[in-house]
Order: sequence, then C-alpha cells, then structure tokens
Amino acid sequence: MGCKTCEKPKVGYRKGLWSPDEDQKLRDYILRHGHGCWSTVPAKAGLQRNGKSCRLRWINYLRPGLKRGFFSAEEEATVIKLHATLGNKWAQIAMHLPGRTDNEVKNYWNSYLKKKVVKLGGSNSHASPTKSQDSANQSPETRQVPEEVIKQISGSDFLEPLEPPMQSSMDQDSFKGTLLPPFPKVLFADWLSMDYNSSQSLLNSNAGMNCQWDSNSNADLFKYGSYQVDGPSSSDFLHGFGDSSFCGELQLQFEHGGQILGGAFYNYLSMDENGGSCGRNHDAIY
DNA sequence: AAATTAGACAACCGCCACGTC
DNA sequence: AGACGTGGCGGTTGTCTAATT
Repeated sequence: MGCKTCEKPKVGYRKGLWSPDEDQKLRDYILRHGHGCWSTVPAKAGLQRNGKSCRLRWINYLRPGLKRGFFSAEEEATVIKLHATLGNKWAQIAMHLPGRTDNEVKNYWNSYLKKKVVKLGGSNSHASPTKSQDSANQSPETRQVPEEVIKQISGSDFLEPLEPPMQSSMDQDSFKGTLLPPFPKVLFADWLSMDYNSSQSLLNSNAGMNCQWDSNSNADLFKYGSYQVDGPSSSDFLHGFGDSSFCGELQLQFEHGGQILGGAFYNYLSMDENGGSCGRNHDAIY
C-alpha cells in the first residue's frame, strides 16, 4: 500500500508492556488525528514504538468500544460455533462479537474455552496445541461441535464445572449484570457502564473533548462523556478511520451536533477495524 | 513467609496479501 | 514485472498475578 509520507525512523524501538504515559500519548494522538499511516504514528505521537506495535495497542486495548471482561454465555457459544466452522480465523470470529478483538477471542479460546469444549466432549481437534493438528487445517465437516455442547454452553448451569477466568481489574458481579443481554451491540453508554462501575456517571458531562484516563492496576480504561472534536478539524480526526464515503458519513455526525455518542461511534470504528470499506480485507463479513 | 507453579493476558514475530512506485 | 512498504492475521512467547506447596 505504500505511503509516500512514511519515513522510517531507524531508532531502537521500545518493546514490552505499554506504560500509562505511552497509552496516553497514543490515545491522544489518534483521537485527535486518526491513525493515518501507522508507521508515522509513533514519531508524530512522540512514542518510541514501531507502527505495528501502536496499531496493535490501539486495536486490542485503547480503541473505543472495546468490551472487556467476561464473555457471556452467548458469546461463548458464538465463539465455539464459529470456531467449529471457521477454525482459527480469530479475526472473523471476532467480527461476530462486537467489542471483542481477535486477540481477546484467541486468548479466551486458548486459555479457557478449548478446555471447556474438550471437557464436554466437543471437538477434540480444537484442543490440539500443535499447528499440524490444528482445526484450521481441517475441513468444517470434521470440526463439528455437537449442538448439545453449544446448548450446554449457552445454558446458565454450564458455568458450574469450569469457572470463567477472573478479570483482575473488574468487579465480577457488577460486570455479569451488565453483560448478559444476548449478543449485545455495545453502545457507547453501555460500554461506559461496563468498564467503569456504575457509581461513575459520565454521560452527564458535555464538556468539549472529555477524555479522562485513569490507570487501573491492570488496564487503564478510558472514559468519555461525549466526544467532541476541538482543535483539529473533524476531517483531520477522521483521517485514518476510513475512506471518503465513510468519513463523509461520519463527518456528518460531527457537523450535526459535533459529537458521536453511543453506538454510532462504536459502529463506525468497528466498521473500520473490521475492514468495512477502508482496508483491503474484503472478506470481512460486515 | 518464601518458593514454585499455573493460568491469564499482553505483546511480539513472521508471514502474507495488497497497493504503490 | 518486480521491489518495496504497509496493514492484517495467526501463532507463539513473555510477563504478571494468584494459587498452591
């Protein structure tokens, strides 16, 4: 895809976990300017990371609309079902799980669901840790998960034998309560209430670019009251979020009221990340 | 209380597809 | 046509934390 303006800094890139400060820089930069060409993001954002690392951090962790924490029973069932037909196509599976990333789905599968499926006598092939035996290499026909297994997973009693992994930064009980609606399209407001406990009411703030970041022990989640573009123009902000038609549509959101609230913002972003009209990944299901 | 182990999650690596020059 | 660069994906590894000994 080549990017004329991309100059390659030959600096030693920082590796490892991201500090809250780095997150802040990346977040601020992308929210103000869009990512554009990822290889230039680190330099412009003042980060000593490579573009790839920034992209991954944004997609898997910083991007608005991400759902974190427990997978609902419905989500689990979806993952198992899709894995049976698609194999290890985590990105495609994640497309069916709004707010979930491929990495998250993959981790969840490898650390938890795989065992669950095996335990229930589902497709043993999925449990294979080796590439050669991986389900992705098998035809869908050989990767069937019994309906019974999926039903069991969907059922509330299924959680009994194997407790889902704890989210260290999350209040388990309150989280369960907010996630249960089946196949939720996470609205911004919903997402806010998921990531932050209900005591924090954020939507009442309408002050300009209302981004507050707070470094929790495990995840510095972020919160928006509303997002309003100030400083850079909305078109600057939109750069990197999509093609012109997409941007035009999104731009309307800015121009008419200057804010993107709730599901709209998430939906737009997920369109982008899932290959909607922006990327080259036209096998996207959306 | 300290050491060890296991599990969960974050991040990196390598490969590939595609676009541009 | 081929080299080069970017973005995306899946596999793997590294790190951190909690549980266990």
